[in-house]
Amino acid sequence: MGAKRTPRTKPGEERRSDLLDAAERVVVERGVDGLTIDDVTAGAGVAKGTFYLHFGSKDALIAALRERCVERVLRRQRDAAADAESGARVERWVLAGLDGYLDDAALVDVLFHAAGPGAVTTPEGAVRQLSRLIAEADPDAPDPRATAIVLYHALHGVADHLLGEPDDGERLRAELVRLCRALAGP
Amino acid sequence: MGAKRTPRTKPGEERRSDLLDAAERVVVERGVDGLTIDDVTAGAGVAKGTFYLHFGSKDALIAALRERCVERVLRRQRDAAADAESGARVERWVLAGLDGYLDDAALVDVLFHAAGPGAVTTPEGAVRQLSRLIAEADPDAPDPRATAIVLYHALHGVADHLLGEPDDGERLRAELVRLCRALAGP
Amino acid sequence: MGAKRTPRTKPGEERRSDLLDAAERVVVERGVDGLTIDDVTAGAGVAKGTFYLHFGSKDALIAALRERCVERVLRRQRDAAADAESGARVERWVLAGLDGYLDDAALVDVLFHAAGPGAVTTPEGAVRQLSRLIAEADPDAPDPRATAIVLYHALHGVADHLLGEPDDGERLRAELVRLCRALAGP
Amino acid sequence: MGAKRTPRTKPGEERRSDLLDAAERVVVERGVDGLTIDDVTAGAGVAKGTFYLHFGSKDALIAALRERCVERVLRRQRDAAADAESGARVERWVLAGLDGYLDDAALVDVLFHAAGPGAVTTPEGAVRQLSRLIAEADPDAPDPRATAIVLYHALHGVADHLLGEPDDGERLRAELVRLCRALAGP
DNA sequence: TATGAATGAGTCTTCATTCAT
DNA sequence: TATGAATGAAGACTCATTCAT
Repeated sequence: MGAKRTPRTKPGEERRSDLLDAAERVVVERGVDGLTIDDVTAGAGVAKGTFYLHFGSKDALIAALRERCVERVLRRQRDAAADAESGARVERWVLAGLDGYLDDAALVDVLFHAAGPGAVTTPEGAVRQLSRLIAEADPDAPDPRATAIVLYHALHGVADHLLGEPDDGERLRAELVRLCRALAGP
Repeated sequence: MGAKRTPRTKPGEERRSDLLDAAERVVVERGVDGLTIDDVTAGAGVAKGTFYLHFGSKDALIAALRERCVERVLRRQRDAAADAESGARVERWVLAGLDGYLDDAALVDVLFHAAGPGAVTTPEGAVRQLSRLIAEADPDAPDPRATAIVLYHALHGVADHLLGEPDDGERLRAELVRLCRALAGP
Repeated sequence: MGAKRTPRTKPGEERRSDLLDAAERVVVERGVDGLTIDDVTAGAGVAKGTFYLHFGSKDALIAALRERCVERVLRRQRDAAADAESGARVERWVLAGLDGYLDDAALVDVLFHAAGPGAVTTPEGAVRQLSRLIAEADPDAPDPRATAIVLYHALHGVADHLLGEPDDGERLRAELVRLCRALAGP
Repeated sequence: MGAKRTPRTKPGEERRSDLLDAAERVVVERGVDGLTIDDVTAGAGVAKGTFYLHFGSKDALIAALRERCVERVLRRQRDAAADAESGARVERWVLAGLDGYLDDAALVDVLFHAAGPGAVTTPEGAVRQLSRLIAEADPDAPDPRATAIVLYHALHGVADHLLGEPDDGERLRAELVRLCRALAGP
């Protein structure tokens, strides 16, 4: 009826990208559960129905968001490792991952872990217990608390992994033990 | 509008426990977001209103669930470490944690990580990249893939941790480097 | 989860009006507190969600109802006064208001006064007391009981008004005294 | 089990009074609709069940509250009129009522009028219209706005009254006309 | 492709009332 | 008389999804 803003057709890929960008903003602010299609379409400046032209459902949107996020970090890690000298590639890869994740920390947090507020804090009780054990095991340990935090998360990550791949149990248990001995050994 | 059946009064602590048990069952089956107060009260065999006699809200219930879960595993780890000989305490603690979490794997998964279905798998791409790097760095590495999985999760756990405690950045980066060198060193 | 019946789109203003009409009917029958969004939408022949497309909340609906009601009567009073000869305008305005309110008597009652059933009756005790005083003050008073009723309500209305506008206290007390003397004077 | 505070039996009349007092406090703070039996019993320091030993229902409580309130003011008006000299009794009664209501303004407001927030303000539009008419009708009118406010509320009060007693219609219309002429007459 | 009004099942939360003790 | 745990009906509000235009 009246003149609207350029409600013109856009190349599909761009629209999709606009929607993902908007979704990313929303998800960081309100969490995955707080995400509504209304927020997304408003943020992308399109009508609600348009969303369903590009994504089959809300779940599909979230999945796409995750995929894009992982890819972004992975590219960064690949580049960092490639640029490093051969002896330092592993740690470069790991640190690049850390940086990548921390750069969109909030996004990763919310996309891959958050199961509601307060779900991701490292439990102080566990860290305390473990630090003490490490200090006792190796009085010369450089930073028992830091080691404890790393170990704690390694342990949890492995547990998560084993949920999906129970067959890796043996190998990963062995690897964890190797890790303990390496970091907190005598 | 009043009571119909003979309402058998139970000690408050027991009712609360019944509700938590029921909630645990539901959460494992349908996830945190799929949790419904109706499901919980039905599972505990009480009326809906009774729930609000013991928990202020759905969120309070989830929080209580998390607390109870952490406590359970932590007790187990404490005992395992206490029973071990002094040289093996750290790895005993870690392995006990792994077992504890795997025993209520589904619960922990859903309570602390799940942000929807498919969110917790270790990304194959990342594992592949990292394994290769490790193998290249140390041709004698006993199990590059296992090491990669452990490292990957350690890295993520640390990233999560840093979200809440950014001040630990320096120490944890140093520790991660130490970890890389220990596990994948030359 | 989506729409079933052919959802016929209507101009927004008309939908809103339909909803107000339905709400008016419900409110007259069951009172403001008895008003249910379900009742309203059923009465307007729309789905529950449609209500929230036009009103932000139940309270917003009630407010809109009040506004529309006041406007309707006011228009009527304005017209009546305009049509009257100059000497009779005040009483025409007042009587038109009376008629207007009595025409949607139940609505006004429920919208502006009712605080539950039985709250609006003029207390017989008060009327009796005041009638007697009036009759004593002026044995020739034409209708002491009617005067009492009018005075009683004028007094209450002024009290209500002063709750919101305490500064008008002096003027309104003076006016009430003038009223007493005019109606029940010697 | 353990020693409680004197949970001893109290004379019924006193308990009832305690409950009414508590209810009055609550109702002033949260309105009639915001009143919950829990609030009342907590305020009176008794268990929830005790309430139903003294009042048959929430509605019965509200009714009792209204009754007590009216009686209190009425007693005050009776005394004021009795103390006044014969010529000033009517206005003394009216003014005593005004004072009485204003003293527990909030209570009366909430008990007899409030139908939600913003329901009791005198509509500025109406007052403005009426003031103008009065000023036009009688250029010497001492305070057209005050007269308008009084007239407006008298009119409404009469309308309310007629809802319950339609038979009084003739007499009250006549009385209102008399009132208009007396206050705003030429 | 794009729109956005309409849908309606789904959920949390409240609270008057009861009754075994 | 007094208690307070238990009940469960009721109701406001949300939001993913559809479809006529």
